[in-house]
Amino acid sequence: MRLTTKGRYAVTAMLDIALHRNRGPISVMDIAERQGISAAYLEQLLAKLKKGGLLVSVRGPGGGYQLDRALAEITVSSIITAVGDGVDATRCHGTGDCQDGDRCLTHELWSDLSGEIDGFLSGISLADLVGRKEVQHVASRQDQRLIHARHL
Amino acid sequence: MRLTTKGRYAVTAMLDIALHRNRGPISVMDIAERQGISAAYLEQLLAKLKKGGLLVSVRGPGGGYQLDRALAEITVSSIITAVGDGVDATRCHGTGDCQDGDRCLTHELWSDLSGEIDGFLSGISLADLVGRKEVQHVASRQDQRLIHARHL
DNA sequence: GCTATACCCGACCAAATCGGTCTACTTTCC
DNA sequence: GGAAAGTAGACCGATTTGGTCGGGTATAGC
Ligand code: FES
Ligand code: FES
Repeated sequence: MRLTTKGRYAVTAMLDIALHRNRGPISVMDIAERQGISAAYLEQLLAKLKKGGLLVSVRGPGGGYQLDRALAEITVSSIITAVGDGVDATRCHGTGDCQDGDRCLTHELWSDLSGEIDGFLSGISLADLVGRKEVQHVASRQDQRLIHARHL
Repeated sequence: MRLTTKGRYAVTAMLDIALHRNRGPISVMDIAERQGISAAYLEQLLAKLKKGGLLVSVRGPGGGYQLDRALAEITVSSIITAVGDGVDATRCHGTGDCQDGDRCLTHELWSDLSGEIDGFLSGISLADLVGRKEVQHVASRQDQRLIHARHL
């Protein structure tokens, strides 16, 4: 299993959109500035999330991205999967044949681990994250800083 | 967090040594053949495991590697850590400052995840793995195949 | 209908990492 | 002394990562 910045950025962006969902569509630039992510790079990730059915986009001025499901229905696991950072720790990708057709010594171990991780991440939805005090705190700090920066 | 073949190979090798621990020191070649891993590559991993205090080596003919602790004291987590595949899913590596000095939106999430994974892997020792029926089964198959191959 | 805003798309890229090889050396047993 | 092992390190090709660039296209608002 590998969890790279791709997955992290994707979750961060989704959470950002979730937190500002009452402001209408959120533009890539807004997210990029608030979260400190390259806008061009972020676009690619959002495209995948859209393809994965987690987001819808609105084009033209005032446009941006919006969630396509209820907060509680979007799990962290689904976000990471949609963006391509698989949650599979086995080498055989579940088929059980990484040692010329046969199961290797440690297959069971990695398979169990994958289940553990996926179970954990499936149990956390955007609704959960939005509700966390720490998250709300960080979010309001980010909002303030953005307003301040734009004032210059 | 990223779990690559480095960590997988390391655990596999340690388990192989554990399974054959009554035969005296195990040579790199033996492990490589049984597990289908490049011997030259495996050497690097065993060197790290030795540096990490999990193995001791015996030089000269008939030499090889042996475990330096009791089976129950060697956890999967410690093996993976020793070989360099960290189990840290955060971007800030625990310091909580990946957004120019401040904590990012998702720090808590990754931190929790890391804990979850580490907890799981810390709870599994070589003793546990050696005791699993599936593991013993695969091991005896590998032993048979090696004897057969060497007979040619 | 212009134009500014924004998403859309695909090519491209530098750096890092991965998995692995190769060579040369040392220690130890027989 | 020679063979069997571990030790050390440079080196390498392929892939992935994280990211840029440039040109699209849709659309709201004047
Ligand atoms: S990881 Fe599945 S068979 Fe080896
Ligand atoms: S991951 Fe720790 S602050 Fe962002």
